[in-house]
Amino acid sequence: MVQEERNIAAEVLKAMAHPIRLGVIEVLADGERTVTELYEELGCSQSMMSQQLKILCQQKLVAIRKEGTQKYCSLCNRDFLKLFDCMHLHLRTFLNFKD
Amino acid sequence: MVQEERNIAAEVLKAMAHPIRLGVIEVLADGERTVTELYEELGCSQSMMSQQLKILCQQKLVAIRKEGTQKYCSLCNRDFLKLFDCMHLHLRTFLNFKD
DNA sequence: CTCAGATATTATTATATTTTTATATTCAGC
DNA sequence: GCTGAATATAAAAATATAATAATATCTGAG
Repeated sequence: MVQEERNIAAEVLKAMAHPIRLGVIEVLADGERTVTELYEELGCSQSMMSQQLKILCQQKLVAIRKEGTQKYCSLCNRDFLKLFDCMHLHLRTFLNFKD
Repeated sequence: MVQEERNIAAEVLKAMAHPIRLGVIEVLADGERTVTELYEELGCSQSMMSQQLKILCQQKLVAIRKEGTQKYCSLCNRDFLKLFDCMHLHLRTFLNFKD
């Protein structure tokens, strides 16, 4: 990776590096969700969710399609779901997390 | 993942989400390096590198062993190297990055 | 003990992120 | 055109991160 790629990659990672945004990715792994469903499922405010979704969309981690008055969110790139496996391992092997 | 795990996972990701810290991980993928080697190879100041390494160590991404007056850095968890593959794909498929 | 090389810490300033609250926009249905 | 549900934006305050410069610590060699 060259310098410029690392800058962008850092931006993408930063977009994931937040509890709510990680939660969004995890929930969307299961399938499309409405904005309302997301903030209810993750227990945060509507405004909060809207702002976090914007960040995820900017990095093309989440895509949104409109349908009437609602918006449906889904993952752009399921490849990053591998990250949850690495993370699971990391939490248990390197940080002392029990099940 | 439960709430608390997401908080920790976000911390770990945040530790990776920085150009220099990503650079460190990438360089260390190739093998152990001295702190001096790292900051020369990545073109940043000694102080900068020391601070970034601290962050990587706190999240158990990098391990350090002492040998005389030098410190040798290496990766704790090579599993996260998969991330670079995902990222490579993401940069090219979703953000318009050419080779 | 002192020196020099290697690394760490501290302080500071600038900038960015997080979170909340309030307000605005959009759109389907009436 | 008005209403209400769904979503977005703006503003603000608190907190965190980034980057640099200056100084400190540690350790092996002599």
